[in-house]
Amino acid sequence: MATMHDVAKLAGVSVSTVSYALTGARPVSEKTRARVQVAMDELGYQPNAIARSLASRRTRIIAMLFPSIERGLSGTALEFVTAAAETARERGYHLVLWPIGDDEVGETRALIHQHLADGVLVMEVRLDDPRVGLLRESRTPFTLIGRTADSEALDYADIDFEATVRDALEHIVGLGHRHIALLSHSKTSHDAGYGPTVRVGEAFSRYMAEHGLGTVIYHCDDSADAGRAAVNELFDTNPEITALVTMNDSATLGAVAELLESGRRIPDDISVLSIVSSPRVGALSHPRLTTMSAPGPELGRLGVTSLIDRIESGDRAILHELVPCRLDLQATTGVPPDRAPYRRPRTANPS
Amino acid sequence: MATMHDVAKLAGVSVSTVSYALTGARPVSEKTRARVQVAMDELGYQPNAIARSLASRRTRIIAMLFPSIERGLSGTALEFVTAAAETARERGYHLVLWPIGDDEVGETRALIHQHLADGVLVMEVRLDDPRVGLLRESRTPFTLIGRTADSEALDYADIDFEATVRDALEHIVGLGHRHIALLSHSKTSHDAGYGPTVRVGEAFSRYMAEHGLGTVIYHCDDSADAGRAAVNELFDTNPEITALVTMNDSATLGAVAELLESGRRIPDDISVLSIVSSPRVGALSHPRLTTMSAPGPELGRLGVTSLIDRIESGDRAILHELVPCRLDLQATTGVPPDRAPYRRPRTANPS
DNA sequence: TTGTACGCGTTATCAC
DNA sequence: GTGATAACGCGTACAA
Repeated sequence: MATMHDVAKLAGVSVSTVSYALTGARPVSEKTRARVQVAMDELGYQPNAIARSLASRRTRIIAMLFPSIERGLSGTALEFVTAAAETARERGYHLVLWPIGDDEVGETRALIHQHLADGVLVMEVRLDDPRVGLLRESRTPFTLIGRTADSEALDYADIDFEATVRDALEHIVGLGHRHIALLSHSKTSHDAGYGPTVRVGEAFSRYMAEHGLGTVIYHCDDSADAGRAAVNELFDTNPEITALVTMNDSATLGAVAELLESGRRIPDDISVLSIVSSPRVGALSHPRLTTMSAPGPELGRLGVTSLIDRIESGDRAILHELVPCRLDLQATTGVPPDRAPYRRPRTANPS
Repeated sequence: MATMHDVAKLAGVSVSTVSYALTGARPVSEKTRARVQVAMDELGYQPNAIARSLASRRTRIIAMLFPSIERGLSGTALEFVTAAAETARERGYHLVLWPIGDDEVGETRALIHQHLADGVLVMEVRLDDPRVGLLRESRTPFTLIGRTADSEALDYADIDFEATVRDALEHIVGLGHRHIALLSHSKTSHDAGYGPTVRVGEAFSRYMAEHGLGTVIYHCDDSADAGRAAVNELFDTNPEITALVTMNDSATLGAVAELLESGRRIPDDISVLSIVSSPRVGALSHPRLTTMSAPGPELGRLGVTSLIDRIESGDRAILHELVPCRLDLQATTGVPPDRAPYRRPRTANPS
């Protein structure tokens, strides 16, 4: 529990010299710097983070603001968190978890006014998110993980849903599929303006419309059971469907299980492509899922890096980073039944 | 940015009165308390957490010390983290993530000496963990999530592996199985003294020996691929096995897929019981896995509660909390083939 | 019941 | 290149 005072006394210099030797905020002669170093080593001195924060008005703490939604943090959110914590540490910052409950506004305000954090990482962003206004007004540096509806002037790192859906559908349509359904997150999440649900839905509809194909979107809770129920209903009402694009890990695995159980073959009868997922999740299924993996670690690193840059020099360019999911081709996508790839639908029976 | 000074001036009292009105550390007349309250509301005053910490020598921060192991935090660790953060928040504390890399000792020491945290939650505890010694010497309050080999004098919350394995095997043996294999985590994790791997292995061996049954333990990396490879090798060398107790989510799902693919029926030919898992993971498989679910949220709450209790009154009793996994009966366990339950093995063919 | 004044361990602004 | 010393915003012993 040695303090700067002790170090200064032992080294025979003033406290300010010790401080400057430590931070390098002003030049110190090599001789005295060495003396200070020796004294610090001898006493096992470590600067007190709190005192430093009070005096410098910088805490080197980043708060991760996450709403405690029904399912907690998702699997990919975990990868995000560890990558973010790691990156923060590398730059000498700490990451504190700031769960917020029902009183989003009040708790966000508390975070801001307590001056505990130099910057904020906003998780689970919705299209119209009340936290954003508060943070702007308070002039607290922040980066969105996700995007609001209008985030032109805001720093964000998000998944490029547009590109992801395009890549997904190019793969599926390229195989010859024409009747494709989207199995998405819950209707509730869509109505709440949850970015991934809304954006993927829109991108899907747009792509299908542009290619003269019909749009079937099925919303489904995040559970294998819901996924099982979903496919039953889906193929009851839309028996012509030959491919499923899914964005819902739990439901996807349930759906695959149910399809197999009901006698359908994958991918011979039905193709399945799971987006915003990961090969690790895909490997849990049999046959192994073709997935497009969410860039959780990249987003974690990007978000923290940009946030710290902004904290340390407010004038940097705005971060608008969109990272697409990467395709990992596995066993659940193939050509549709009774039809060779690239042929037009509704054609006469091939001889 | 209002400070106590501003509040005091506006309320016409001294700063100390504001402070006491806030903390209740000494009685304040109802009249002045009301005046102070009005002033605080008017200014939107929030106490500065850092200044408060420096003066009180308490930060109300808990550090979660986790080694960045190969797989990052596991799925149940995520539930643990959110429950811990939530509980901390309810008690007015914050949870900061403290990932440590290769220099475990150095980074733990840094955490301690920086005085940023009032207490530490030690994650991924190994039987012989160097972090424990450091924390003891520094007299920093800490709670283990897991246990060292000798943790008599330490606070810990851990899974009751002994009871979990007993419950698991009573279920399996009760169904009539006699040839049971354990599919566990990697050999590496065992050799590193990773508690779950070691303790479950020991409990398994002991139970089997006590019941006159042979012990087969197979170590396996945490991936579906490794699980697939494992069952192939396992049933090659031990074709008599009729039940698998597993502790390795990814490998289990891979193993189930591979068993089905190789023509075996579950549970008709092989029973599978996945421990230290969860029904959510179990529901990802087809047929749905019988699981024993890890008490992640309970451990998170218990660990944080006990740690805060210790921080706030150092004299409380030592926490030795062992929580068993709960059995969730589903579709992957049943009686072994060619044999009714509870009959002795090696009997003549039933007519 | 309330006010004064010092201390917490740094950083940063003056001087020299 | 170095040293005093005033903030930083709050807690708390002591005094009234």
